[in-house]
Amino acid sequence: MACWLFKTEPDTFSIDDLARANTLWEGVRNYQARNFLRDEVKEEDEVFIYHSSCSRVGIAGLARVVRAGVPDPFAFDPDSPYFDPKSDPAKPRWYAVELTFERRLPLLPLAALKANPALANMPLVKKGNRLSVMPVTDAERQAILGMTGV
DNA sequence: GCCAACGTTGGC
DNA sequence: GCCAACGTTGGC
Repeated sequence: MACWLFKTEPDTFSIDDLARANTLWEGVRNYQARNFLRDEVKEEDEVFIYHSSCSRVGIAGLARVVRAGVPDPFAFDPDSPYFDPKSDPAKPRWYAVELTFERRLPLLPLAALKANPALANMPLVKKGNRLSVMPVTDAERQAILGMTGV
């Protein structure tokens, strides 16, 4: 079972929103992230939810994948801001996964994540990185959970 | 709101 | 295939 980190802007969609209902993690429009969603993120995988572009940036909770490799329906909807006319339903360009809420974590601020040497290789803590779906190694997962005191 | 870093687009 | 211009991301 693998582990991932997904970024989200909490003003748009937060861990609290996820706690209310499962969600299809749609709208990812970056090829590196797409490749993970299409090929590597599997059912039962664990996902750290990270809040970006807000007053308290950091890891806010845990989710679990309940459905993997779903063609992103928003890409086919002309009324969606995520519409992509170049995504063909017969050969979808963009993919999503469905998540269910697992639990909140005491917010782990980005500054603390950056200060932990065990996490130094994560794209998350690298300057200028914009990857919104990234793998988390077992060691990184343990380090993150260790920081929560859990 | 600012700005640096990055990915994508499009002209050539 | 190059690269400048542009739009977006995301921390601060």
